[in-house]
Amino acid sequence: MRTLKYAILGLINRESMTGYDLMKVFNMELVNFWYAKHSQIYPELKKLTDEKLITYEILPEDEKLRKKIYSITEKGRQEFHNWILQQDLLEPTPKDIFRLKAYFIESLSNAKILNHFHYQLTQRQEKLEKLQNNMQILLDSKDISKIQSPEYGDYIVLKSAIKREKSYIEWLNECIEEVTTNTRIFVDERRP
Amino acid sequence: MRTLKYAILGLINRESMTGYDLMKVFNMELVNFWYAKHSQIYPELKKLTDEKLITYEILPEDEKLRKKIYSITEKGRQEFHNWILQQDLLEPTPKDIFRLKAYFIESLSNAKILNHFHYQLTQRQEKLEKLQNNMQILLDSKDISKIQSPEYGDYIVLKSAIKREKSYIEWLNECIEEVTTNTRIFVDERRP
DNA sequence: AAAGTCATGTAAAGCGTTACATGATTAT
DNA sequence: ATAATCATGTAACGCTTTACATGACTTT
Repeated sequence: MRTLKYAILGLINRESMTGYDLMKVFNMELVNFWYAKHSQIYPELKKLTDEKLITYEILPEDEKLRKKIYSITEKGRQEFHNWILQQDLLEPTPKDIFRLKAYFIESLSNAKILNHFHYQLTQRQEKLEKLQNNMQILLDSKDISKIQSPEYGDYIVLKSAIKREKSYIEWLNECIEEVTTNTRIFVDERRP
Repeated sequence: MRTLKYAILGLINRESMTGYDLMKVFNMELVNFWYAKHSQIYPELKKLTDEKLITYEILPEDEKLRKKIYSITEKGRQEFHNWILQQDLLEPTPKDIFRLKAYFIESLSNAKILNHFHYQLTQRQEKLEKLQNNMQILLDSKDISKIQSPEYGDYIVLKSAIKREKSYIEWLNECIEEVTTNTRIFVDERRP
């Protein structure tokens, strides 16, 4: 599939940048739907250069801090465009260890279950707050009214990440409520 | 992380089964949060047998159809239990090619954007219907009222998969509406 | 008879993470 | 001076997919 290839082409198409810049974008803005470590980015940049999809110039010249600024080529732009135009079938659903553990919930006591769900809930709520904070910053600093602008892309994917967390939190709360109720009934039943 | 290891241990802990059975569970019930191809399952079963976490007996004996029925060992049960008790930090968010393409939305015309979103929406709606159908079957055929039962695990993860699809669909609909509105305004603006 | 499912495996390649490795620049 | 950040790369390992491979049983 080579998705990393197209992710890099797309970012360099937006704006010429270094491998280090790419790394920051992957691990900040894009982290909610795509990411890569620098150890994957640098070899991919080399590969894309070999394939003549991108080129680079070293700046500042002669000096010691060798910084490679990558730009997209016409060939690269075309391949990126073909990729984004192509309509894909649904991907397999993402793997989720917490859900896997939830599937095996019968192996735990109600107290342990509640522990697990509360721990996950706290983490998810913290994440949601961060995302909502990012959204506030985006709305305050950028104009997202034009659909044909990079800012609109930033906006809609951030919106989807927020929805995703809210949905997860809703599920966790419902599970906690059900298990709590069951626990209470169970306790009541033991009373004569 | 060896999550496949624990997924297999968990399933064999529920009930002794063959590699083929595991494959079917992974690609049917568990497919919404964990899965594996048979080419990954068989080597893992071999590894788990070497580690003495599972054992197998061949049935029917002497006959040609060699069928290995795997059972969990006490050691396997312990390792599984340790795994499920352990509280994990949030995993990195799952990768999503459609969201990645959405991030690069500026590269497409409004008509193409709507095309993409509608195509995705149709697929997600079909998937949601399948999940809701599965839920109906589950509720009709099993008693999910006992938390300490495998059926309850089936139920809560199916519920989360349904929520996930609904949330995705909601997002797609909002995007479609925004882009449609924008398109209309754009068209209106071009009228004198 | 043919097609589909049951049943089990291996090999090669691709993707991704962790660890190893180096050195310059900037902020405290 | 020291720590943090900028900047670039490689090596080893682990996980996952695709393709190769075989054969029995069951349904049409």
